[in-house]
Amino acid sequence: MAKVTIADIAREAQVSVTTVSRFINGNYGKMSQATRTRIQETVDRLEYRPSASARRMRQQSTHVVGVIVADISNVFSSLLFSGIYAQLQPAGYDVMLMNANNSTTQEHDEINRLLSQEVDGLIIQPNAREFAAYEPIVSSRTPLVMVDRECADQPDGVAKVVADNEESCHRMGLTLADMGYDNIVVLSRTRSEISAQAARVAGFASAAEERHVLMVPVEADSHDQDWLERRIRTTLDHLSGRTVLVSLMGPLLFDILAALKTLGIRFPNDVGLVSFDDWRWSQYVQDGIYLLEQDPQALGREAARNLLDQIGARGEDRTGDPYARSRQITLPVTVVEADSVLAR
Amino acid sequence: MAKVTIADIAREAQVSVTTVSRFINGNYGKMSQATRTRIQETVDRLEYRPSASARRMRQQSTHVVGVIVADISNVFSSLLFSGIYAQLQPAGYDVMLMNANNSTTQEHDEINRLLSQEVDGLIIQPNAREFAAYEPIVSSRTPLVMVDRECADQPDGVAKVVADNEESCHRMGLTLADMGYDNIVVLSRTRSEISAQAARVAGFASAAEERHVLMVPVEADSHDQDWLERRIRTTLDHLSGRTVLVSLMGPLLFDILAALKTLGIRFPNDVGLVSFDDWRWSQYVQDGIYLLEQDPQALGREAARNLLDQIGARGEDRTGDPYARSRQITLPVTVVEADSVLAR
DNA sequence: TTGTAGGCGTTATCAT
DNA sequence: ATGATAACGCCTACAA
Repeated sequence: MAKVTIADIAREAQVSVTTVSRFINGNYGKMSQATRTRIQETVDRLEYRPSASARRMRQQSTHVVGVIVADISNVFSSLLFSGIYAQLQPAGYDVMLMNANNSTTQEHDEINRLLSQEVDGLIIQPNAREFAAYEPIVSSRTPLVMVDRECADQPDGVAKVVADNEESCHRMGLTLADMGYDNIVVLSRTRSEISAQAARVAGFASAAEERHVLMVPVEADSHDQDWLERRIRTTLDHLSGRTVLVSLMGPLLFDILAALKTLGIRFPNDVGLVSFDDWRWSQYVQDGIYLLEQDPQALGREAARNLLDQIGARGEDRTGDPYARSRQITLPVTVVEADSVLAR
Repeated sequence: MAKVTIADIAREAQVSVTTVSRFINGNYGKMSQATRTRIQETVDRLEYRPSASARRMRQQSTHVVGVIVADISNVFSSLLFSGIYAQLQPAGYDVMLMNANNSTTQEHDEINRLLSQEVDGLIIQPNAREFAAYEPIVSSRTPLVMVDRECADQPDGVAKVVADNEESCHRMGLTLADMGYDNIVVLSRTRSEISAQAARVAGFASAAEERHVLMVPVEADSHDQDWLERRIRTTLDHLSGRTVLVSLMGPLLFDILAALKTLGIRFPNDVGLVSFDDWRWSQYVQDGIYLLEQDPQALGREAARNLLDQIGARGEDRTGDPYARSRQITLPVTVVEADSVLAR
């Protein structure tokens, strides 16, 4: 039993392929009720399913969107995808998901694969610092949305959906200084070239500057747990006054908690603790952890809407340059208070 | 600048499309070094990228695999995908990911979409209780692997990769009884028709039977937090002796923790607490939580390997019935001890 | 209301 | 070592 084609249906139902094609596409306008039911019956009987591959040949659109996330095993990325999918699926778009795994070379390969698939659009949580890595996408005129992270040299015409990282961290820095913390130790883990963490560090830096407190950046990169413990221990030993630790990404908080446990350092008494988080587990750690919270699903939804606008799937004129409909959006970061920091 | 095709390259490089095609497919065997470099140069210059859609027309294989997870915003599903992707990507397969969102009707729709895409294979974390929902896949001879959950009436010929749910829960039940717990309250949250939780309940039930202790199943379904609190309060009020609460899925543990907090019930003193978990956050809640731990990534990897074997992508003879190469695999559940339960 | 035929970009077969 | 050409399954003018 070879694949059932439109021709098989036509033959069995005693009509032409054109009529069947019309039927498949819901073009019932010019078609007698008799033939319509006859075709329906045949389609059901032979379990006919139109070939998406063949369709794509004839149409300009594949109705497939490509998504590249930085690290799918990070909850942030999976919630991001969840938001994207919730928008695209109802709109009739299938999604190819790729995991760059924090690697720019893998990301590069995946962009090529997706362009080869002739996807109708691309949503990327970028890894590369230079926008050059994404030029091939633009030069193929494929609708594109960058989400969560930003290249410094990204052209204005390219869509972008990010959280309000710098501003929120600036405010948080002021708050911590006002609570009487003398030192703000900012821990990040940047395995890829770019990340939202850079903007966050900048926010804390300017706040520290403004309030004349000390900001100490610590890049954990891919160092191991031992390294982190030693680093925290040493840093705290050399600082005088009250210190607060800030984790710039959810997963890193795990490692910091483990380190504090091993070192026998308690919060909020020995040290304050604040973290970015994309989930709700940290509220159960002691009396909860003071959080900077993003909404990854909202980021995903906005990114997908943005993309659909470019594709022109929402009824607007789909002529002209898709990039003309690109938008740059910033979503808020909210603060969740908890007792892991202490005002003096 | 319309899409650049193989014909454009042929014209520019002064060769036939056949030669270009050979080049694209790395068929350099019969080709002068001169033409080879000439084509290479032209391809680079015009930024030619072969059309995956057109390829599929000519070949039987799309090199695309479909994956349907139950709920992508659940960490389990995203780690599952991560394991699947890590196997599939290096093997040259692109992945379409769909989120059934715990809905059988949505799952049904997604199966159709994926079959329309003519995917080379399908990995499903099933929602439907009856295998009938997946018959269309089998009848189209599409390689298939069911993962994490199982339909009771699944044919032997269909591949399956699951965790050792019943047996591990049976052993856990015995352990808890031996620790002196008189009542085992088993909380589940089954929003879809099927889930791995059923097997877990069965395991606890047989253990309770064997040790003559009481097993009380509580299905939280989609009830809200208030309901859960009342239910826990009432249940505990009516039980005499020592009681342990068991959460059959990671996310439910959140809600249980919140309920206990509100009710002012402490563990391990007032009640014991045990949970299934797919992540590592719970170790930071008090002194950690006694866990039954699966390895979702391993489940994903095994499922993907299983699928690749069926597709015949790993060099075996790819003739005959793909289903003949289906395997049914059970992976272990490990126990992580912690002080959220107390031996009498 | 229904049918015919050409073409979408590739690859496979069969020449040269 | 290289070419010409016929499919693959569908859609869409253009006819009838």
